[in-house]
Amino acid sequence: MKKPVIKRQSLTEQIKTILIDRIINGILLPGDRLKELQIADEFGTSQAPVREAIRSLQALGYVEHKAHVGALIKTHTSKEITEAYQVREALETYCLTVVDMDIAQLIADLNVQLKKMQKALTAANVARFTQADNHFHRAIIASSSNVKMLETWDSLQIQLQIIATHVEAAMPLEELYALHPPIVVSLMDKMRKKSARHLTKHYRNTEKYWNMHN
Amino acid sequence: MKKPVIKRQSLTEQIKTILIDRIINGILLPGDRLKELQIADEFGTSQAPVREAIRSLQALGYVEHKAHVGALIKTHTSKEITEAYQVREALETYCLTVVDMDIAQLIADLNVQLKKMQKALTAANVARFTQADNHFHRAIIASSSNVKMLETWDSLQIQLQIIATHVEAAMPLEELYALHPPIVVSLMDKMRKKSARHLTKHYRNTEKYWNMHN
DNA sequence: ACTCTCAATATTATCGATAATAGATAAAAA
DNA sequence: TTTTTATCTATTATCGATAATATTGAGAGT
Repeated sequence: MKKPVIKRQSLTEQIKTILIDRIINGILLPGDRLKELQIADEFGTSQAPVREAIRSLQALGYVEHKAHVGALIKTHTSKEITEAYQVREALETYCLTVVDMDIAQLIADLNVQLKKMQKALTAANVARFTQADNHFHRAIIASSSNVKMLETWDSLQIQLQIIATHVEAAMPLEELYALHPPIVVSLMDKMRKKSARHLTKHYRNTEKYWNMHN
Repeated sequence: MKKPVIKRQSLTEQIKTILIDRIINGILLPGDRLKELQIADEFGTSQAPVREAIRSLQALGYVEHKAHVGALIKTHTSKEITEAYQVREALETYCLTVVDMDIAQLIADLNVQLKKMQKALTAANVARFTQADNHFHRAIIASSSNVKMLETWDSLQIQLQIIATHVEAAMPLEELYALHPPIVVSLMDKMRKKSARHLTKHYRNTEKYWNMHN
């Protein structure tokens, strides 16, 4: 017995997905305005679901909303990016040093991502590299099995993914890659504080490049 | 020349404020259902602004929303509370140890809150104590002048404020208070790592009480 | 008693239309 | 010219009504 699994998505959800996609892929650029009726017209719906989709984009941090004016695609200042990275660092460092977790599993996960990074490196595929890099860092958080922390980390990632590719493109991928293995190696040596120090080093390094190019 | 500053609030905003108030003050309890038309009727508005208000409560983490069913006041499990406290700890520890900040200013701010806690202690005023306690911890984050981090911290606080009073009521206030001064003292001695260790100790202690009563 | 189907009901999701508002433009005053 | 005030316009905010959906309960079959 098969289930159709035609998960009927609400119009709001569908519109939201499309809009996010457009933001991430740069079809909608920072500063662009989202006009409710215009979008509604494009999708052949009424204003209501569009409006709701936009408000949820706001909650996710993609747009800013001003009363009676509407929603503008958020412009991420250099400062905001730096700040978001700092929060990420705070969370990851904490997980590496404080939280009780399955280190063996984490090491395995991290090694998988290291391999993917290497492959992307050989192929000079920035997008794939960025993805593996993100998975690497996310795995550290995930290992804590703290759902709230993972949610928090993800919410930061939303804002970073739009610009991540640019930062990492600015930094030589080899150099960026080289910052990761020491984190894993220290973990394998059961030296979590040392691992955290390498992570911090990683962030200081990335920050340097980010500041250089902004 | 004075500006009137009659900030006209949208219906959505007004309704949102009232609902949040009801949630915090326990008029609306976990598991309660928010019926859009019923609330609209109560406030004499249409469904639209109520719906929007509820969706923003969802974004803030006050309610859970299920398609075609509606919004239920979120039930915070013991695990979720523990998790949120952990994230808070991660952020605060990071600020104390890593971030470049105005330590003198922070010390001053913390001392102000310590005083308030003492007063609340004498008056046996749990609510005031809790407030000062929150301000104490928030000041640590604020000192980083990282807006994003402060936003993140605040978003956690939203969920904790509903239950904070209960946790702290369970723990002898004197004991809870005693965990704070060492954090400040270490800072005054320019020993930030030690200060952070005291903070960690504080959280371990609170956690103990929290687990005991849940 | 137990499961299944199907209507009845309550409620959300969406619609099309109107009211309210901010920003732009034109007119008036200085 | 410059500043202020009034009008227009594009767009959001809100409305009242309808469509779509999940839940509930009654009855039918086992």
